[in-house]
Amino acid sequence: MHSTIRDVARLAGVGTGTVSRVINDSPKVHPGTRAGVLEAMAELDFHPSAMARRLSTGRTLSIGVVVPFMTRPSIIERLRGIEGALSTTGYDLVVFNVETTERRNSVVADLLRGDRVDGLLLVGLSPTDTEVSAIERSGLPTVLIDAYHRRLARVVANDVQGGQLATRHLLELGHRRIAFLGGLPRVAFTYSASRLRERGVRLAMRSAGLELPSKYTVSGDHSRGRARDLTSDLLHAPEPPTGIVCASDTQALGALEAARDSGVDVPRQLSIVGYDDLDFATYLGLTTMRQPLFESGVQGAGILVELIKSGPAVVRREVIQVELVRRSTTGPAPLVSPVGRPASPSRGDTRMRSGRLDR
Amino acid sequence: MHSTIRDVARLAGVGTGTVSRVINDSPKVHPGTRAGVLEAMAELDFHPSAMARRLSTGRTLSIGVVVPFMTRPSIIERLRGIEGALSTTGYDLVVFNVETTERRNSVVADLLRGDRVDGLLLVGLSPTDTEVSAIERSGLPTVLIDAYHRRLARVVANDVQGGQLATRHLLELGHRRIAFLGGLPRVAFTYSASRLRERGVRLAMRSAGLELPSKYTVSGDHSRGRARDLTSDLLHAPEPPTGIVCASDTQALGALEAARDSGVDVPRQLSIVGYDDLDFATYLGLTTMRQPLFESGVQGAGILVELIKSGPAVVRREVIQVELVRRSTTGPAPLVSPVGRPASPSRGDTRMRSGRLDR
DNA sequence: TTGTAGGCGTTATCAC
DNA sequence: GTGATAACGCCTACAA
Repeated sequence: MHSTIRDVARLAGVGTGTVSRVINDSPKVHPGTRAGVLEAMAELDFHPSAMARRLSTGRTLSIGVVVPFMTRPSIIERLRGIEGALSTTGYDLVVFNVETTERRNSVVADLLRGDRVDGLLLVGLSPTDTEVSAIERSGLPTVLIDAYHRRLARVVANDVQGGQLATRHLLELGHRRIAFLGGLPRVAFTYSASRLRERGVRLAMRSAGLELPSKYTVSGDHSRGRARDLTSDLLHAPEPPTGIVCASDTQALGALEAARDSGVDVPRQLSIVGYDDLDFATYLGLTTMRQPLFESGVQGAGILVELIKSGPAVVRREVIQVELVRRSTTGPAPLVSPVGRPASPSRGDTRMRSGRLDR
Repeated sequence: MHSTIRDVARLAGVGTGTVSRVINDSPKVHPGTRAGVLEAMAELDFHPSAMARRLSTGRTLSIGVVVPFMTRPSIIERLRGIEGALSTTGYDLVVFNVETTERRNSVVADLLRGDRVDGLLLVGLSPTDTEVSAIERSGLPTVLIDAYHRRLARVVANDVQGGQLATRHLLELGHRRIAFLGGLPRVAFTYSASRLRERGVRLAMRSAGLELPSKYTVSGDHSRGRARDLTSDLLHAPEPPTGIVCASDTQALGALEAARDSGVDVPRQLSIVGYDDLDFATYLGLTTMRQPLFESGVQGAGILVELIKSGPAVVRREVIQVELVRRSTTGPAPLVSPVGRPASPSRGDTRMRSGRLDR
């Protein structure tokens, strides 16, 4: 059915070794014989068996990428970058979507066995020390994307800076009561970006001589619904914030909903900054932080291929810079509290009662 | 380093054949020896080599999925479904993102060689007759998801029904002048859903004793900008439609923009129905058609695994039903023409409450 | 430069 | 039931 290297050898009147050399274009083969072999290969429509090659070389020619929650568009964008970078290298991209802890563990353990993939890309998953030890022990080249561990090669965005830039933007608009709507607190093997962004917010506040009080620091999962509820709570508490920095666009979406539901005008009464600059951010006019997601995938894949090729080297660390995208959900700080009843006609009440600014 | 089946055999004092039988839990092996072998395997932390097994069995234990434009959220959702279904089967999921014609061709041709994957999943890619012939010749089990060819197993959404439901909804609201804003006309290996949806619209109109005139049938690429322009043209022509069925939510977004720019109130002067029920549809209050994207991936993968296991059978065809999600971009038909003058001077107003879009 | 033979780790086909 | 042994298709010394 399928022609093998032996068929080619016979037809070309050479040994199998020579055919193999031609396939892997070894320098040491006579141009004449090479031509003959190539002709025979064409004649037989020969294509080397990937499996056989994999077994005999010990290389799988594929790399595994483990992602949590393929629902998250930012992850997808990175995946695209990875795919793009890999497509030119001959490596197959094997995708594992892990949405539970058990599956994450079993998948990684399985992959570390080393027989299925030549390298590992962990996206948005920060491994624990123990897990990193297992990775190191296995010797499987591994690169973290959008995740952190000091002993592993990685490409991360400058999340602290992101938090800072977002906050500084609000500060420049005159906001003083700024809240941070973050993702879930750190768990093993999970997203840590939110924490860093929060730190950025805190730093920016501090260098403006302000604080980020704990009552303005709320967090929940990355869902829109949860974000809406949290924002709602914020807005209905005494002294509600006038600006919110969100850890993701999805959460910003929830925040926007909450504002709308509470009759709070954006951006006149409340400014909202998202994070990620997802597709829908443009539609919504969402001010947000953009990071080159696609690019991070490309770089991660590049580093991994390099690592596979040249063996362990110094731990490479690539930092991706982020930028603020100004749109229309942020504006000058209001003089009054953003808490509102649905479009009350008694508009004369725009005084300072709860509207006084901090300091 | 890695222990092999032979090491296990030696330690357990049996032959390699027996070990192999234990691995594949063949019925014909004495409970006693089996226990011994298992113990030896545990002792040596033995794990069978996937590569060797693949070479020997001729099965790659992985399936390839080819998707165009991994950017499109609907594709991603399907991919998730595929991954989920496959994760329980032991098949690896190898992803190929094709964004150009050449790459698409080379990837598919490569995969058809049959040595890299046991089955093929084509998402959103309708192959031509010639390509289907190549697929059949290769004997590689193949399933289409969200794509069509009569000779291949497939899972498709009921697009005709979708167009009908959307249109019937508008008809029930009293609309008579209904337009269809479709995607690009059919090209090889490309999305054909738009055409079917259009047919649904036409059918619904007809059974209401109406027509879908060609001046109400416009199409462009799936971009928002193009949709905006097309809608704008529609609205400024004589006898503009009072309802528009769009082939995608993205296009509905463009339509909404056009309406706003022309000072046409939605839904009072113009009703708009989207398609897909993407994430942002909820936020915008977009009435739209929803189809179980995730489920389509699950089913497609299921059919493929079945196909691989039991060999070619009757061409299976799974039709996924769609449903209308009523929100606030559709309402009773107006009594007057929806043409208006360009929006009022309050151009700086950037509130989100009315679902305004950014430009 | 080229051919030959052994090996990669399993599975499958035999006899026993 | 079980143990040799030959594939599976390629790569890679080693020898020529």
